[in-house]
Amino acid sequence: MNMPDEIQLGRTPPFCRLGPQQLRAILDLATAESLSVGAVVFDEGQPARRFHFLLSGHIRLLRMTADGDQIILLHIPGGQMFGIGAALGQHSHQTTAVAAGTCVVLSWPNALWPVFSVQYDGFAAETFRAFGARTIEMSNRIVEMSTKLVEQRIACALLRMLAQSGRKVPGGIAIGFPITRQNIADLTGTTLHTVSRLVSRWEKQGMVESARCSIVVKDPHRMMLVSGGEARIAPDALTLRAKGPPHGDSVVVKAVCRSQRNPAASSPYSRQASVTV
Amino acid sequence: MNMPDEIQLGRTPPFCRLGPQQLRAILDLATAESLSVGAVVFDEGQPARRFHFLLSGHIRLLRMTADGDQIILLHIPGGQMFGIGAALGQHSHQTTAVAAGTCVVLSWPNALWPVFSVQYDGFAAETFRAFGARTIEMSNRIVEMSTKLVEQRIACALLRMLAQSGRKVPGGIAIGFPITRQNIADLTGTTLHTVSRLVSRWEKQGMVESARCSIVVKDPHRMMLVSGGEARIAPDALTLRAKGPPHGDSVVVKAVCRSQRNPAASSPYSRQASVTV
DNA sequence: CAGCGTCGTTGTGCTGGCTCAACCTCTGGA
DNA sequence: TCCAGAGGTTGAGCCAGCACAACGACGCTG
Repeated sequence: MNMPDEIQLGRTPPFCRLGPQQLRAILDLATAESLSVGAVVFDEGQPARRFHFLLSGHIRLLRMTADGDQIILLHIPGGQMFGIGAALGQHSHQTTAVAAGTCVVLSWPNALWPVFSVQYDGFAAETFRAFGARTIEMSNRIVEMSTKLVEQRIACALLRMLAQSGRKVPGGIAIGFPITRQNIADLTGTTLHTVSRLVSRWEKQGMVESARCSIVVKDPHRMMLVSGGEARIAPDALTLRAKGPPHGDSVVVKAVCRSQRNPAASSPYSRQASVTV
Repeated sequence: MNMPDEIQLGRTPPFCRLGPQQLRAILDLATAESLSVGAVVFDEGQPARRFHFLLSGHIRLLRMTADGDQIILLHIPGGQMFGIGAALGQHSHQTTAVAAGTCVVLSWPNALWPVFSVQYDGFAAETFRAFGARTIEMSNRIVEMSTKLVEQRIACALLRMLAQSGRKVPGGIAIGFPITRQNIADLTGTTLHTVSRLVSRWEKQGMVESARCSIVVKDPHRMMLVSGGEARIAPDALTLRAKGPPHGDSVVVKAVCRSQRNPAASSPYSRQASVTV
């Protein structure tokens, strides 16, 4: 691997106010690691002796249950600190960190945290800012899981990943790292099967394009409507495809719009839409 | 209300390393407020101009959805900072803070945050430590909502409140602030009705004692078993009670032990237990 | 190119817990 | 003492999404 250089490091928020010499000093103290998909940076419960910085790629923070279920808590995009027990008075890591794609990770021993905080302008502030944003993301997750249907939660999860790590490709926006149906299930508290069914339906509707370990959202606006429960397409659409008229026909499906988990709160209404199946 | 004094403040983590003069200086800069149940400290979306400290009582941090559902994110016990957008680079509050009981809240303008951080030993560190603990709590919530049944989640929520704010009373441990069934539903992502049914069942089983806005856990150990899904009492117990033999009889009910949401993962087994209904 | 492991699709049946609905019980105010 | 409103209980029916199951497609490796 190429040794990470000052220029790359200096573009990221926690270090962007520093000069070349300061960056060089920070890099000289760092241990750099290049990771491929699935590599583990640290494990839940392990003593937290170092703090980490993701120079490039994506890291998944996850937790495992006794039953072997794994729950993805967050995706960390390149350019952020992670595994910073040092700053939060935690003696062991609370999550497992896994490379979601190819990654370059720097790390330093905990003892350097207070040193960096004092010496380097903006270092602590920017790190805490990112940390605060993650807290907001987690609270959004809790709200979604409490109030939204699986379909809406999956749409929310996709949109969030697009916003954080979207990559423009011809015809839409792709998620910037490999992600399986199972990953999405682990991220939304549902099952592989339900994710697969929904993504397939969305693909038939032309809203996404999916392949092995990849999803391209072709119509983010419509996805946003789905995520808010503003335009749930009734399952009829699928049924029609399976048992109804041959492909290429234009059929009328009912699109039921209602605020979910509490359909009575806002008066539900329906409208007609013409789609080609 | 009595003016909060240095002694009270000096017992709390963010301030416990400070001397009387420093405490006096901090108090002199503070605005103190005494709040009764339901009073709002700040609202979601409001610009965050001050940071807050809960001297006594309990604060609920919650978020509202467009449908009017409210989701309780956290309970803050006395002696902690809250609403600290200042430290996290947030310009507006992300949650609504409501008094869960009678509270005394101190607050200071944001401009004092960096001053306190620099001048007062342990202030920032202890605040971030508490903040880290809240992040862990939220991640636990996400794991629970992803993997556990409603019954287990409610048990987890009760145990968490006992651990944070439990008060010993004759015959058990009470939650240290008023809490309604609806509150518990808002905390676990379920409905008032389901909570009511479960708490009633637990009361009949002698595990809790409940009254209006109050729950006393008489058997925390059993509650812990329920929370982990280690000892779910089959609903038969209830059915037997309703339709079965008269009270006072001893019947055999089946206690099914299984890891929930994935009953096949660990081989389910059952055992016999004798209970009196 | 056969064998295998990972990833994905799709049909079927079942159920936990939600919605709807009705009623009960406190508590405080007039 | 009566009333109103908040909080709590309980029954009935229904359905979103889970478990189960079987199969298909892709990409490694020897």
